[in-house]
Amino acid sequence: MTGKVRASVSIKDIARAAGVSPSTVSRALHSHPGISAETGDRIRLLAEEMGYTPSLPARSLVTRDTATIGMVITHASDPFLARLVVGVEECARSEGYAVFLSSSYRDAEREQEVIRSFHERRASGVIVTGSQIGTGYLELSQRFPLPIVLTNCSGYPYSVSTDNQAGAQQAVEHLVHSGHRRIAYVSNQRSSRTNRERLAGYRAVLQEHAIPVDDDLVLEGDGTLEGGARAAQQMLASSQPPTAVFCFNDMAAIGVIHAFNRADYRVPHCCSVVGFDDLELAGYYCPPLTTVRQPSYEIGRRAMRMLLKLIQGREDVQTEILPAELVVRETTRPVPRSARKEKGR
Amino acid sequence: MTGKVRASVSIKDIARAAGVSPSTVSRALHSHPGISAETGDRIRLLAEEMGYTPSLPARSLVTRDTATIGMVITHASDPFLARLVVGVEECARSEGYAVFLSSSYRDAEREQEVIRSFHERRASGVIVTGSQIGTGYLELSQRFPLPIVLTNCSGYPYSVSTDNQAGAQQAVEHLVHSGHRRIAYVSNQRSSRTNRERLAGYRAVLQEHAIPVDDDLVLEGDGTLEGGARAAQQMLASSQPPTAVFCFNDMAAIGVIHAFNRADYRVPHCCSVVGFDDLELAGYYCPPLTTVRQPSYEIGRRAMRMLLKLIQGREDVQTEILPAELVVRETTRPVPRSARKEKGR
DNA sequence: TATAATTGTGCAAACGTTTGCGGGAGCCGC
DNA sequence: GCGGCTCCCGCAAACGTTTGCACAATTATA
Repeated sequence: MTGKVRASVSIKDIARAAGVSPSTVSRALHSHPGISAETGDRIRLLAEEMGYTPSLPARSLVTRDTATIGMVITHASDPFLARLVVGVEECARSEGYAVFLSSSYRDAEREQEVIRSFHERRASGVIVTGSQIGTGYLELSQRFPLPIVLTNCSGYPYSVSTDNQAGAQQAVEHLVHSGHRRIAYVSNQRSSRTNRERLAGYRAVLQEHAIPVDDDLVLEGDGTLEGGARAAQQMLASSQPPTAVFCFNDMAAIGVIHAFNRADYRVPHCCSVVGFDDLELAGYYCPPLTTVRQPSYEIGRRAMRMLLKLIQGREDVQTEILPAELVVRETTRPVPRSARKEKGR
Repeated sequence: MTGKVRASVSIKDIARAAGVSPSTVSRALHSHPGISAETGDRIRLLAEEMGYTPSLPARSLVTRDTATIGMVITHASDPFLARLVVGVEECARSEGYAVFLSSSYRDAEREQEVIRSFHERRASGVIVTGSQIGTGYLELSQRFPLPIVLTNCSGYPYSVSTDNQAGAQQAVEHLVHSGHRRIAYVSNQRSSRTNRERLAGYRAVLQEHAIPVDDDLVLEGDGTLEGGARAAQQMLASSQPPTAVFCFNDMAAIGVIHAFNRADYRVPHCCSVVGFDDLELAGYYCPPLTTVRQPSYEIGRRAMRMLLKLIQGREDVQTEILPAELVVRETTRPVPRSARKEKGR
């Protein structure tokens, strides 16, 4: 059982105190024309004194607008969200919207529950990151009759993503150009579209360079530190560990580096590692992480702009795909000539 | 200018379709007694078919309860929030509340704005982490007539915190027991109460062991990677760098370790470092970070329970202070006997 | 001075719900 | 056949706003 809110002063209370009608108070507070300056000032002063705060639920009932956008995130401290959320908040703010976050914990049911919760509160629209439902929203659109834009789900018509495949290709190109041929990939959950795209990039580069793709070299991960570490254990247990590994994201990369270090399989001396995202942390890890940078602030900003268009009923929107950029730091390096001979092919 | 929400099906639409009155629909949807099973089923089916989602704003207007709690966080990807938010969400959920997050960016004005935003939406209560206002809420209580509980602000009557001073003492004790005598502290923003408490703990231990506290050894930081790195630069530039440093939190600690490493001032060989928080990342850093663990899940859970009490109008609540726990990993080690001789005292 | 335009304010409906109260229909027992 | 009871359901008020319209008072125009 939930509890009641403390009594708040209403527009009627002010009206009574000022000896005017509620409508006059409403108009005064909005500085409508047609209210004398004197009454207006008196009412506004009174409202201030009485500690009046308008009730948005009541207001939204008649205006049919909550000026609220909901954002579903994976969890509160997902480091990938840092710049992305700033992007959406800044954009939303400048248009008079407030944004509220709620976490899905990468669970499809929770995600739907959160969306429903936003809809019940009549949010103007929602942005979802790390969706487990993805293109499934196309069928759910009458269940959730509110504008939804996704990030990193290029199959959904209202989405903005980074070019995952191209980003992955840059990463793997970098590795093969450094002489690596046994290159592993540690994945995200299989179902993830983003994962499929990055995996495709990985495979494309290998094929292009006539390097056989060895299925034992694609490890199951989940985008977490722990998942990365687990994948690293598997690699270490193999008879012929890779000399380089490309990871779904930076967290996984840190997980594998950590596990490699523990096993004295040094990065980058024994093995190169590259991540994805370019978290702020990446530059502070040891060694500083080579990774591919997502323009996450820009993703957030554009997602919000797209959502605004949808809210306004405009349909001239289309999926946006933003470029990724490889940033080379210190977890990658050329394989030594000697090693290249024995390990090559 | 914000935009209107798409038309939703209302209880009246269902009533019309079912040939009954709105009140009957309402009662049917809530499975009130006094509605025949047949009509009830018919209405519920119809509601499902028509894609009805109740309007919480409208509902809350009459029930005077939004079943919503607001949580203000510093920013979306603050790693300290990981377990804390889970704690409040799980507790809230079990009591039928939804929780929404909004970021303050450690700015007092933004923080007030967020609180006001929650109050306008008639949230039942709010929890704020990393408050810049702190005990200032005591004076703001009539401006924000809704229950507020703070975390890590032990001066505020409705708060749950970790025992910062005791935690800091454990950390510094550990360092002096390892033979260190030149121990630095890298702080958070000065104003922060949490910072003052940890600093007090630091000073207390030094005094207890008759180690003079050198003001040059308390460095200004801000709890970020970058701030930690800056503080490290300062220490390195000094004529006599410390042999150990205690940091306000893990992020700062990682920042100093990173900067130390860059300068080939190895951790822990040349210098021990201990953080605060025990982020998940701490165990994955290299070397794995010695730190003091905050019971952050428990903080979240208790904060939410406290808030629930306040919402119910109970006043039998009081500040809670939870114990911290030192976890020793690999960024600290005894100072070598030789060094102890030349550096000691 | 009568009329028209202007200015300031109030009335009432509406938004989508919930809920106390009253009332009609059916049934029972006498 | 009548009173009483139970079972379903509708009426209407209320929550806190906004807003179209009417209206009274004041001022400008003829």
